[in-house]
Amino acid sequence: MTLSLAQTTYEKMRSDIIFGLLPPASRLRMEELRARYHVSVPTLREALSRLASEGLAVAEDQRGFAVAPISEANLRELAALRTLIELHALERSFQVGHVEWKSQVVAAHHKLSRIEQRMIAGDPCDRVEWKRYDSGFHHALIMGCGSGELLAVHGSVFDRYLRYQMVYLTFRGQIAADEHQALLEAALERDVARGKEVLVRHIEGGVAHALRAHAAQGA
Amino acid sequence: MTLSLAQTTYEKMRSDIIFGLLPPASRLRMEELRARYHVSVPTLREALSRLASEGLAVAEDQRGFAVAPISEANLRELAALRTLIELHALERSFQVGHVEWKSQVVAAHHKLSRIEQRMIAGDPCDRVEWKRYDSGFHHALIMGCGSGELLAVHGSVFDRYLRYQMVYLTFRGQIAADEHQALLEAALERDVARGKEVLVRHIEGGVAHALRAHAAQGA
DNA sequence: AAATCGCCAATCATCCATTTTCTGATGCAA
DNA sequence: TTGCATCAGAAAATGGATGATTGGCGATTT
Repeated sequence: MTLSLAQTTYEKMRSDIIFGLLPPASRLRMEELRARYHVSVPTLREALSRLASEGLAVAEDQRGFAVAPISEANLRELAALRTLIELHALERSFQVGHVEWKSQVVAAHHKLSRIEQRMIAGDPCDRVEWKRYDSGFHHALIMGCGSGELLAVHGSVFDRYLRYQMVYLTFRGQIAADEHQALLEAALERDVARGKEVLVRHIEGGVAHALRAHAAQGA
Repeated sequence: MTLSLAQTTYEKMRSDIIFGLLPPASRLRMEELRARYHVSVPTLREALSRLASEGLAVAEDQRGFAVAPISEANLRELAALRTLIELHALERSFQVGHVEWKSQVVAAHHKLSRIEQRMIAGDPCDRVEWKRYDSGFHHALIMGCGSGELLAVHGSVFDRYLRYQMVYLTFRGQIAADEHQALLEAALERDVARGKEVLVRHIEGGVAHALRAHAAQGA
């Protein structure tokens, strides 16, 4: 399994945008990117056009590419969309998820929980690692929904939402950990109403947290 | 405003896939595409990778690209996703859409209605034209929702759903026209419940129609 | 202040090297 | 003779380099 250079470059750039290494709205000059990722211009264009179609970059006509800008309005739109999609997928998943689905949820929560405890204790863990486990847990919760298309759309929206959490460096510590715990319990009991309620609170809390950080940085 | 060659090639290929000119699951060989679209290989790769990230093509590792295959399961997934997103957007749009939104809905319906009448009468109109007006009307209905992200996701799902309608050559004639008329009236009265009810029936009818055509062709 | 000139960067093509995959022919065995 | 496995050649995809063209942006001039 040899994965293509364009593919790996795309994944690296995507990660760099989500984690803020390539700051929002910054211009993406071909020469700089060539030096940074050690690939040719056509390969760069291939990766960039994929990012643009995903909404993580924008193509400015005849002027190259830039990282997608961020705004409060866009964060609210993404959060609303994530809520819509994730609630629906969660309901389906709780209803039809098989036994092995539950064990995957338990496993994903265990990994997430361990790194959360370390972060709450003040250990400056790898944020990329934490993101992977947070994503992994939310993904596991809805994985039983039975629709690949639903999961794909969710993934795209989720990662763009996640970028706001990362650029604002928001980690809500114990509160988020408690909500994750509550989601785990709701999943094990297949309690759709409770799961939905906690998830809505979880997302709303994340948005409020990010907006406070935004206001603080803006001031 | 000179739009880039990669952009126009992408749009043309996207259209060719949706309308079945590039049949589902067919291999996309670079040399053939070069001859067909008169562009270079890197430009092709750029367009293809965008289509792949959108789900209209698939990248087979080290083996080039192919048009995304079709399946009954995928059609059902797309229809369910379209229903989820479009119902939500329709509700928001009916609730918060401004006055100019209504006039756009009326205008879009008028154009759609005229071509539908011609097709019912037996006039073999341009299918591309008809698709544009059908898309335009459904898009106009939800345009007032106020979320660009929601509209973008809807567009992606809608067009992939539309491909099934096009490859199966399904035109439901008077029934679809009546449902479009009912949607128009619901919009003008901002009747969310009625609009949702008609939209669900509209999508379910389209899926059933496509599946019947699928079964007939399979036999 | 507005228009123009020149520089820089993006777009896109052609050519080429490398690597992987597909195809078909050959040889061995049943 | 037929079926299957293996291997060699062909074909196709990947990715880099170079160069021509074009559009955008800033500085200078009127």
